[in-house]
Amino acid sequence: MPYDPSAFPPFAVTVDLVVLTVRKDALCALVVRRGEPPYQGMWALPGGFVRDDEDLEAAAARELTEETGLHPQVPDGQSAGAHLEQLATYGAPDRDPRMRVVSVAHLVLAPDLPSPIAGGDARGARWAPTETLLGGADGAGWDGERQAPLAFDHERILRDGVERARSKIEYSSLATAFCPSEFTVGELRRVYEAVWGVVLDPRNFHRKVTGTPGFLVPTGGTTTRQGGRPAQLFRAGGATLLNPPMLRPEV
Amino acid sequence: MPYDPSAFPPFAVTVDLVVLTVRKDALCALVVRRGEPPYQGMWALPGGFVRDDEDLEAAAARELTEETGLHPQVPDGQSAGAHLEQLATYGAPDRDPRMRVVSVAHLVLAPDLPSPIAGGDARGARWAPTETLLGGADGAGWDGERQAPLAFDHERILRDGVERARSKIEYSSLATAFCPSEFTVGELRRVYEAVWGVVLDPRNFHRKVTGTPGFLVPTGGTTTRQGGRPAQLFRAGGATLLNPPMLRPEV
DNA sequence: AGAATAGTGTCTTTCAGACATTATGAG
DNA sequence: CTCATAATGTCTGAAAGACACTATTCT
Repeated sequence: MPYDPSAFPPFAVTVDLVVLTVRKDALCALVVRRGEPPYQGMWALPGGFVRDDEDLEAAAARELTEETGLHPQVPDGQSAGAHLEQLATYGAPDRDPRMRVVSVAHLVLAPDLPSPIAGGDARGARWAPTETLLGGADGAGWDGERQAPLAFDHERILRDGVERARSKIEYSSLATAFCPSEFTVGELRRVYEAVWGVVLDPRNFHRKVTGTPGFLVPTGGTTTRQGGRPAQLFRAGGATLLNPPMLRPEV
Repeated sequence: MPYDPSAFPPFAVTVDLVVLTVRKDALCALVVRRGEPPYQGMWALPGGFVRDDEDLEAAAARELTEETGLHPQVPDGQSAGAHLEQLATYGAPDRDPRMRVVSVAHLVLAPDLPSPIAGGDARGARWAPTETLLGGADGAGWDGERQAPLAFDHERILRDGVERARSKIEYSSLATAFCPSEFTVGELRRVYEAVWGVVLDPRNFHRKVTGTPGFLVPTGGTTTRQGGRPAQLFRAGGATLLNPPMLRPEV
């Protein structure tokens, strides 16, 4: 099979974004309304073409900024940067009816943003609970209203992104990417509960996260924004891998 | 940013394969010698263009069969099929000097094949220990001979593939993909030792794998192909996820 | 007999799960 | 005072790490 670069089939390459956040104790994804055919008027994941001289990750970061005003995390531990990583690539021949398009999906984990979507294209973008976007096959019996399905194969991509997020927070400290720069143990626990859709024991959770070296760094401050006794504030520590991992309860 | 399919930059899309196996207690990767520029004469990962009407996974499976004669696993638990999964996508603008190429890398875990590479393009393909292909940055101080670097960004791809394999056998039963259809506990342990580059306690390992439901199914047969006391033969069970996981020793 | 590998058992430590109790601030 | 949440502590059981011992075959 000779390597003949002049005889390759031409592809379009796009990046699609699965942008996840936790709002009101629910895992939500960013979706935009399509203004043109195909799938006009339907909700879809944000995304766009990779430019001629642009790296894949750079294209994903550019789309993220255009849609949300967020910037990918810089490791200064301060800014409300979002976590960005490549998710997977989707290239079924018929996934776009117009032409052959290969989409490199990326996963973004972001803290809850101040209202609509600051800095984003106001043009019909919104946060929707993943439980609503994904049919019943997501988490057992879901009986809420089923939203119209997403455009293209975006439901499949979203499902893969949610699954990646769920498994990654088990063995990494990435759950902190859903929190503001300073947060309490209880807020972090509610992130785990929202992403996994379970209830965790607050005492065991506290012991686990405060006992894992490098996971959380106390800032010295306290807050009562959740009501009740003032809680210590923490920042994400330097550790990225959790060993031993946080265990997701069975069933 | 209007979605204008007529104004997209054209890309070539390829699949590259990280095909791993365990030979003589070493983790090895399949590499082929390049017959043309660029990087003529250097070793590279096998791969090729995705065809016009071909899914990404189908392209990877086709390349795998062309190069090795292997077929991706069918879940009949019998055939010596290989495990195939998507790894990641690489698309730096300058990764191929001729044109803009996006490569969707796939990871293949295969049992040790009967000599050279049956059914493959005989044209200069060989198994090379990953330790030799990857410089020192792989596993601490490696003092063996350093092989000439791989073409393109294939060293980076190979490194990512090896890392994926190392972490996946922790929490899945995928290590059995490196074994023939029937194998002993000791042979499976040597797979873990080769992939992780560590020494495991045979007694604790035996307790762990035989005590995990669905991991191994005894076939009733025994073998003495390793010398010593005859060992029971097993086949891979239905379980795919290991819970709790197999723990990789520190350091 | 000696070497090599397989298989079982025991002790200890670590850690998750279950649950009680006290602490602190808001209304 | 009551309520809500935070924080610490105790007991128990599951499982990993370390290591001793027996079993079976080959040379």
